[in-house]
Amino acid sequence: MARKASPAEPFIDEVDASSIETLLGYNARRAALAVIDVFLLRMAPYKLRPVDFSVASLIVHNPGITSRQLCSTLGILPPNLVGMINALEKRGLIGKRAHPSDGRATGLHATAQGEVLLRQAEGAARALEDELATQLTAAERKTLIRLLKKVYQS
Amino acid sequence: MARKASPAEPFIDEVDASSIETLLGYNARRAALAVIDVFLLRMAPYKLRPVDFSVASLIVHNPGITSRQLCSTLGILPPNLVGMINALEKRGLIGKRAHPSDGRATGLHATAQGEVLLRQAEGAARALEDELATQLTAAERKTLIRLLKKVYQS
DNA sequence: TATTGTTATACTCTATAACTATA
DNA sequence: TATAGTTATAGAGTATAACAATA
Repeated sequence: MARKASPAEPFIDEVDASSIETLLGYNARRAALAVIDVFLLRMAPYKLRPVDFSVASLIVHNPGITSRQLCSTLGILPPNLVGMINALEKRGLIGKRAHPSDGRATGLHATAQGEVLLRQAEGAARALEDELATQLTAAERKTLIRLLKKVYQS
Repeated sequence: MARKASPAEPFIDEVDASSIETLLGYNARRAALAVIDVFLLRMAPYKLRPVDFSVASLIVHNPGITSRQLCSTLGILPPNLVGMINALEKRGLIGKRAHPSDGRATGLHATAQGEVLLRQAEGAARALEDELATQLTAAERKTLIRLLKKVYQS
């Protein structure tokens, strides 16, 4: 049963979280973690973490993209990308080619196998987005993404 | 100058990130990181990380709250909270008292000093939220938080 | 038998410094 | 002199197992 807290008996039945639930950062982080939790489950069959999915997807849709471009697009630091790229290459999902005009850079390309896997993974990602429609209408989801973009694209 | 990519010369001028920018998880994570980056700066004078602010704020507004209640409210694991609580206690911001009805638990309370600091920190947090109004109208911010809540409260 | 709080520890993620090869 | 990619490494964040005290 619910009981009011009193100074004489400081005992919290129901936590009042209103002081942090009004903060945008708190809510954005909780929502991101909730969605990413489900994303992790759906991508497990393809052995892709969210960041692997992002990297591989950008390579598929931008053949010849460089590591530097991946880093600046995704907000990843170069040293932390090296291992991911090498792992994707070792799995036969992507390949490296000499950059046509910059000898320092490497162009990244998806293999046929990589394109097949990514097509499946992107299908699973779209299905996940549709699943969220049980909590969010299509219009609400669109609005949410638009507002989130306004926050971090400044 | 912009140049179209071609199979003969695979060279990406502008990265097409549409395949990931349509995903809710990606946008929520980027937005959360952007807001938290500013939050970190604004809270630096009070030596409070976002999680410290959340913990301290919950203690101020819920005198007598237990560690277990903090963990379940914030989604923190008990072993990872111990250090934060001890650090806040060592700084003289909070204190531990025996729980009135459960000998296993400890009631957490803000000290007078802790209440003063939190009042200042919460003021800075509100100011930060107002700052976001340059990118988001008050109505948009309200909508955004409402939709984010729908995503993670399920 | 279950729960609160704790310690120790491992694993992942993120960040910094320094190096090479090329521009 | 600056940039792309890399290595090594440090630090922060998050996770699991196991324990003592109490319910």
